[in-house]
Amino acid sequence: MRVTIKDIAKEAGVSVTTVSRVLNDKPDVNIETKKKIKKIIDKMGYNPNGVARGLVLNKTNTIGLIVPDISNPFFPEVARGVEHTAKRQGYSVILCDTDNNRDEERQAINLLRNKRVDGIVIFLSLSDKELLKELEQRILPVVQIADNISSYKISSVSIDNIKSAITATEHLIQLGHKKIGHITGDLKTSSAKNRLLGFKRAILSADLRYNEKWVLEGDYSRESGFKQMFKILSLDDKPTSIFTSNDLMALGAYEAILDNGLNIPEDISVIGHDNIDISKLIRPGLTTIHQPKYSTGELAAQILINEIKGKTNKKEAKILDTRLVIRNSTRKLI
Amino acid sequence: MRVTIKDIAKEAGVSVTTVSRVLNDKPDVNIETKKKIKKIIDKMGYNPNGVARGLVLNKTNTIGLIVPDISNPFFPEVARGVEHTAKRQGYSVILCDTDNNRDEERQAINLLRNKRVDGIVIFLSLSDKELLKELEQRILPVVQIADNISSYKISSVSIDNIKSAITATEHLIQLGHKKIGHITGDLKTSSAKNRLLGFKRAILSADLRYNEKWVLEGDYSRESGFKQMFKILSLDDKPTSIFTSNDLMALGAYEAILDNGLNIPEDISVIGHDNIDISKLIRPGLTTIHQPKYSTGELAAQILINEIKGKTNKKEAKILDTRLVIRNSTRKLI
DNA sequence: GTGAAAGCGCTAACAG
DNA sequence: CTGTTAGCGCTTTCAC
Repeated sequence: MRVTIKDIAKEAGVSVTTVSRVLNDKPDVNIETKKKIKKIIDKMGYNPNGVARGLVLNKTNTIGLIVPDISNPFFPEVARGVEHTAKRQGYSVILCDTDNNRDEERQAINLLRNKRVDGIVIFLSLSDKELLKELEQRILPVVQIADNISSYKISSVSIDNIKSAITATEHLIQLGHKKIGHITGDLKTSSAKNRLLGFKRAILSADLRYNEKWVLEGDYSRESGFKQMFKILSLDDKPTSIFTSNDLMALGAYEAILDNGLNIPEDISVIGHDNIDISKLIRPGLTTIHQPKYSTGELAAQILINEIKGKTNKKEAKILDTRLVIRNSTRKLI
Repeated sequence: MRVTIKDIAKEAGVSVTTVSRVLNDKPDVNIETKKKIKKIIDKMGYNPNGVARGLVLNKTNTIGLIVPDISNPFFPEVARGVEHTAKRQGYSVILCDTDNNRDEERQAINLLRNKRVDGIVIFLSLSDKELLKELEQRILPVVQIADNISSYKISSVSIDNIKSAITATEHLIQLGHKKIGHITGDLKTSSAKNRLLGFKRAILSADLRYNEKWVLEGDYSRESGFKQMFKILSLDDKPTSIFTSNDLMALGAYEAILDNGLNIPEDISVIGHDNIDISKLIRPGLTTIHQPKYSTGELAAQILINEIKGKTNKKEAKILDTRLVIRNSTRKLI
């Protein structure tokens, strides 16, 4: 049998109340008894039962983190930010990987409710309006990491995808490119939609031609980047540069370009989005938009914990800054 | 106030026992009352309190996962394997990132004990014999993911690093290389030690010269790979091929080689270890040793859960197979 | 300063 | 088939 607070109390010849007091650093306990109890706790290797404590306190000091796929290079950094921040404030995190599956998301939420987590940080694979509605009604604090603000009743941390796409596209324009292509992400996601929107805007406001043949839909996978780039390169009238909606697709585009005997950036400039680790490791280094991942997790956790602690009632909708990272995959058109 | 089993019981006009019975699919409850209770549960949106259940059952259906750094490309896959397997068997996983810090490892274990997890999957950053000893003595089931078997009292899943290093080195030898270098990992880790051992063995049993100038210690970071490769390239008598103890250092070596105006694999063949995602994405694709990551996590979780469920008493020490993945960074010496 | 007692929400004998 | 009752290990009034 594991040693409980009762055993400590008996051994020390005091009541459990007193032991509980020293456990929680409460006042009103004689310094001597305190010392004695502490010694006994050490001696007996007592480890308080967090479950029992959770039951009476009605809080578990645990938060849930729901991500679509922890092995997608975007999420480990986010998770790390969440975990570090949580730990620093005394919270543990239960990780739920939903495999990009809507049902799994629902199950994860249910499970987490079951476990009585104090709050949830969630990244929805697709925006599931219904789920969001349900989440709004729960008493449970929730922070959404999202590509856009999908609800005013739930706090969120996100980036401005329209703006970042404009930045990326304008970089190409400033380099003198007039024929610019774009491979979008999965257009069911709002990030892809917004990046496309930003791309369009930048093209149009620079009075450039928006050529639909140069704009193809991918799905954020490397393979789709390869496939769509290949298509674009088969055109008689090719663009001189391409903006892919994420870095993974840029890698696919690299392949296609190289396979066509073309060079980066000599023949074609490529710019990605996200700045995943690989981007700086490949050759040529990929010019891209840096998206803060660690700080996203950090901030999401912080907002969540603030809500848990009741420090705030109002919902926050933080938009984190992105920035252009210029490497060697883009260059002046000559 | 949240709805409890009592509320359901009252509403249904039965005792909490009966409700508990239908909750847990126990027999001995009239089909009609069962239906009725289920309906009420739905209607009232009742969600059983896992904490209370955990207290009485003395099990939380939660396991802990301790990793040195979730953002290190090796671990997300492992974590995914653990999470998937755990979920499938009704367990949640609490993620602890120890930041490669020994103290944090101890704290994590303590925290997890506090939370009364049913077991722990742990990857120790360095082999901490003392900690392992302590772990052995606990009642808590533990599975270690390790580069070698560090304890016969704790189950483990690992790979045979000596063998995999031999495979890597022999690949180079078979390609006709006689001058082979090696950049080791942090030699405080047993994986690095064993890979070095394997390297030596392969070199020696092929009657090749083991040149100490070609064998430098790195620390598994890309930077160290760069630095040490640079040193090796400054030698008058350079090797024609290099085995780096992990892929990240191979990437650093790539840099150094390119910076020296040399080509891969024309001037120098490079082989890594681990087969992280990046390896197939860079150019030239990196020849490497594939280390099963997802299945490592999967297996570790499975062994742990078996121990938790008391299906087995004896400790398992599984060694997973590695395999050579040939890409374009190695070629026949001509 | 300290302790007795109630109760957090649930399960599991045991009795009927 | 169903209910009564006694905890699981802890915190927290309230009294002394």
